[in-house]
This record gives sequence, structure tokens and C-alpha cells, in this order.
Amino acid sequence: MRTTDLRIIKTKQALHDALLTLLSQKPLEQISIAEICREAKVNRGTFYLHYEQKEGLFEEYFQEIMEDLYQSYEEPYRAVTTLDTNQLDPNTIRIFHHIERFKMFYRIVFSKNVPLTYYYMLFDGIYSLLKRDITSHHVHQMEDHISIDYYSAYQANAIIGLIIQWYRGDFSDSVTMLNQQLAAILKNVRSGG
Amino acid sequence: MRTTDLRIIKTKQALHDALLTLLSQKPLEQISIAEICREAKVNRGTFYLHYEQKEGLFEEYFQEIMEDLYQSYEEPYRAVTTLDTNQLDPNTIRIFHHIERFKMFYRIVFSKNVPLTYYYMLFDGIYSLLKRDITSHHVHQMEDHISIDYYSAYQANAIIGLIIQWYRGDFSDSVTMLNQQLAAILKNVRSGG
DNA sequence: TTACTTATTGAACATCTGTTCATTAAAATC
DNA sequence: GATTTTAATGAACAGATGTTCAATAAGTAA
Repeated sequence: MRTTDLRIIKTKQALHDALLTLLSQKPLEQISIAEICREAKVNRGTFYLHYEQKEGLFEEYFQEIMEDLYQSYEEPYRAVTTLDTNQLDPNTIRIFHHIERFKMFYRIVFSKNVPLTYYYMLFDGIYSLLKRDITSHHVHQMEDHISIDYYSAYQANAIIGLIIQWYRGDFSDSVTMLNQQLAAILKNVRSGG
Repeated sequence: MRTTDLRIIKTKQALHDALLTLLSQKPLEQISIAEICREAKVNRGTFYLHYEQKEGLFEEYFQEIMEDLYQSYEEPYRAVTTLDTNQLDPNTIRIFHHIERFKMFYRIVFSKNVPLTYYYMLFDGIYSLLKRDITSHHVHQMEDHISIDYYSAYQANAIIGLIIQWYRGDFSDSVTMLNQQLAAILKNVRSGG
């Protein structure tokens, strides 16, 4: 099962394409493994050679999306002009652009019947980005008995809380609005709300 | 389908009991609907008359757990003695006792392969408790352009972030530790960490 | 008790799941 | 190009899913 084998690459590509095609027609939970295999013209047994569930296949896409999240986070911050009130955590704030860009994807990730796995993938992504920053920039200012792991989990999931709220309003609020909300919350809480 | 019909009550009770029995033997994802029905001595078609998935059955238990959460939140705060550094949000802090009490349950709720539904049930529970408090106590001190909905979602999910971290360490940290972490984080962030 | 209402049953159906295995064929390696 | 390695196939399996339907029995109401 070396991943460089051309047969494996072809099979996976066919399954990827089939999943994308089907996802444009119906939600993930209504797509069966058998259906994906029919569409991909791949034997069903072959599917189980590479994945355990259709979710595993979906996860491979998610990895690519997470790559974009990391890059969004790294890239220099530009749209500061709209936010006059603060310059806090511009890094954090870029996350909403990423979500917006892949909102079709995140509509799946946040839907009720999907397994928690995807949630954790997003959580882990944001968590590790924040943890890196917290470790390097904030640790010297922090209460010394705060666990960095708990603190990072707290902050990462708080942001996802905003995203959940955003998702539940079908992403109808603008990215700017989300940025402002986060900025205002951080500012408010610091000044002792 | 009136819920007072004795036949319905008996059927649901049998399914509940069967689920509990099976949950003591294996995780939810390994339990099939057919298995539950065999154990409950209820026709499989009858199951579908009341629920769509086994998750729906599990949800009914969750409602009871949520009742306990609400009561935990309401009940007078007692264990303040361990927390000398602050008196902030004692209400919030009582949540960890509740999680601890039902940790067997929450091990299921936070496991990877379970649908997001349960997460949302917990989220909605904490969200509505916080929102009520935020609306009644904090609104006059808050930045006026902060949406209470976003703010509540932020705070509620932040707390769940701590719980996720706790869960991932198999709940080995003490409730006191969690209380201290939350208190320290809130204190830290307020003083401008 | 009787008559009415409706939840439950069992059977059947097409489809899906997860797994196994010998066979085939496509790659990698020499 | 020949040989070796191994991925993919097709067929078959027991069991699960989700749905339908007429028959039954358990409940409600008079």
C-alpha cells in the first residue's frame, strides 16, 4: 500500500471525483459508499481497501481545506482599514475569510448528522495556530497557573462558537461583521465587561 | 400517536432499557437498530414509527441530562472556598460538576464518530443559560455594537472548548482544576493578557 | 361489555454494509 | 522485456437499513 503506486492514485482520484459529483447533488449523509463506487467505477471492495467509511474520503478533502486555513493565517494581514477600533489579534481574525471562501464545505462540516470528526479537525487546526502564537507572544504576560493547553482550547473553540452562530444564520452576515464582533468581544472582555 | 397511549409508553420504555443495557456493553456506534429491537423485543418497524435513527433514541436520554445541567446551574453556589482568587461567574463554573457527574455520558457525546447533534444540544443548553445571564446582568456594561447572540455563542463554546480539552485527557483533571482554569482565564483576559 | 381507534406485528422487498477469497491485471523492479 | 509484487476485481456472504402492508391485538371511550 505505498501511496506512490499509480493504481492507488487513480483509484483515489476516481473516488474523489465521484464524491464531489455526488456532493453537488445531495448531502453527504444521503450518499452511500455503494453509490460512490458505482459513480467512480471502482469495486466496492477496493473502497474498503483505502477507507473505512465515506467520512474517511471526505477527510482527505478536509486536509486540503486545512492547508488553506494555515495559509490564510500566515499571509500578511491586509484589510485592517475596516477595523478602526482595534489592532488585536489580526491573525485570528483572518480565519473568517477562510470560512467564507469554503462555506459550501463548512455547511457540511456543521450539519447535524455529520460525525464530530470534522469538527475536531477544524478545532485542532485553529487550536494549533493559536497555541503557537500564545506560546510565543503571550506567555510572559499570562497568569502562570493557566495551562496553555486549556487556554488554547478555550480560545480556539470560542472562535468556532462565532462560526457556529454564523453558520446557523446561513452565513448571511458579512466577514467584516464577524471580524468586528470578534474584535469587540475581545476588547470588551479586556476592559472588564 | 398521542404520547399518553400506554402502548407507546411501554414500547419507548423497552427501547430505552435496551439501549442502556447495550451501552453498558459497547459504544453507541457499534449498536445497531436491529440489535436494540431484538433486545427490547420490539418489532423493528415499530422503532421507525417513533425514531428515525438510534441517535433519536439517545437524544431522549440527553434531554434528561440537560435537565440536570439546568438544575446544576440554578442551584445555589457552594464550593467557593477552593477558589480564593475570584468570584467571577460562579454560575458558569458549576457546569463542570455536571459534566463530571455524567462523564460516562459525555464520553459518548464527544467521541469522534457520533453525529454533531449531541454537541449542539450541549451547546444550546449552555448558550441559553449564558444568554439569559448576559442579557440580564451584563448588557449595560457591554460594547453596544456587540451582538448578544454572537457573544453568547462565543462564551458558551469557549467553555465547551475547556470541556473538550478535559475529555481528551480522559477527564483525569479534577473539577477544581477546571474551575481554576476558567477563573484564571477570565481573570487574565480581563486584565489584558 | 361493546365498539371504535390505533399501535404493534410479521413478512417481504430492494438496497447497503463490511468482509473474505481466488482470480486478474496493472504497476514496480530487475 | 521478463519477473515479481501487489492493487483491483467480481462474486458471494450474513447482517443491517428503511420502507410498505394487511392482519392483529392492545388500548381508549361510550
